[in-house]
Amino acid sequence: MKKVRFAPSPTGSLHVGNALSAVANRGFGDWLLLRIDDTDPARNVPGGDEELLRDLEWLGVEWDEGPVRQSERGERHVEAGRQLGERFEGVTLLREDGTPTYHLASVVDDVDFEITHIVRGNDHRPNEELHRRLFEALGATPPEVVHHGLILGEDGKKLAKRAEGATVASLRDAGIPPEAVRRYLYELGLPKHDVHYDLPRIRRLAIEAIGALSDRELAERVGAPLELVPALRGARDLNEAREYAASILEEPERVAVDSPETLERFRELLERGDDSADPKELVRELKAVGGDLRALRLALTGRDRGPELWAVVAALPHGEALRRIDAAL
RNA sequence: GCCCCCGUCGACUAGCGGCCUAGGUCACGGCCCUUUCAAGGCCGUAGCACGGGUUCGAAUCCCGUCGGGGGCACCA
Repeated sequence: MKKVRFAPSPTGSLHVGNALSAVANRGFGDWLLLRIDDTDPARNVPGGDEELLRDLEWLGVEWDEGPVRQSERGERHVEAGRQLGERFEGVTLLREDGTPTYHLASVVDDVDFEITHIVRGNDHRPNEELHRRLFEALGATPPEVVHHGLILGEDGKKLAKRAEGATVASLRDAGIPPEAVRRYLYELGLPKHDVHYDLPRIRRLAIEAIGALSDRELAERVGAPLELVPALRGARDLNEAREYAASILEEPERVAVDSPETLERFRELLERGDDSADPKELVRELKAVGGDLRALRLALTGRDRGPELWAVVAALPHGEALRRIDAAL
């Protein structure tokens, strides 16, 4: 059985690079320990671990044990550190104040939790040798180590946390469905070399993820009634879908409309309620008589852009549509 | 400076000696659809870092060069 661990520092919302590690570990291991590496108080941000957990849950990454906080295992680390000698090969294992450093805490925990495989970013590669010797000094068999490439920004440097879409939270806030993020990270797999962050790719996957949602799921995520779904299709992310929903649900602001004939014609067709009640057919008829469809959209939604007009008409109850027409006239 | 990784279209990759005048996806460009922004459909531009080997044959194997990244902390 492959026992792996994902061990982020609680520095707030998960960086996509860390998320890559999380997904990679989940995909690689049979058993996953979630460990919070909080040995450096200076790095920890308040509430950082809760944010972390929330991000992992949102991504759908599940763990089998934990979260284990390293700060709670300090005594065990110190004990192991004494055993190894505080100047182990010239590397500091215990700080002057007696607290353990990352190297010590990480290896001791990996030993105690019987981790068999370590999957982590390239930035840890230089630690591999030291850690291997620490494992051996502790009388344990060093785990197999797999390093994966880092996610780079446009500048070719490690993606800054401030960069657009660099944190899981920012993607969630941008209305990207979790499936899209997970899929992107899954596609990257265990990159051998560093890779450029591809936000357009995530946006693409978001479109596909939304397309794959059933009507009911889409309505639920957007928080809109089921009848609105036809008008929601074509949105590129959940935020856009919410905006589409709002354009139909919200009372339009009072707008000046130039083409009363088109609105009146629309009202007639709607009231007649025969074949032309089919929204597509209705729009086609208005188009055939050279109607001002732009004015109609404006009257119905208060906006000059949005879902295709027939979808707006379909999503709007007739009574409400008539009311908005009257208000605009 | 030293150590470690890596190098196929703009991006992510397929390729693991002949099936490659290099395939896919995204991005980009064009057309269609849409009296809107999108979504969708069709078409297109574009790449094996360079130089030596090995071989009948190299994107694929070897060496060198160049390029990129990471590290050289009482940070993780």
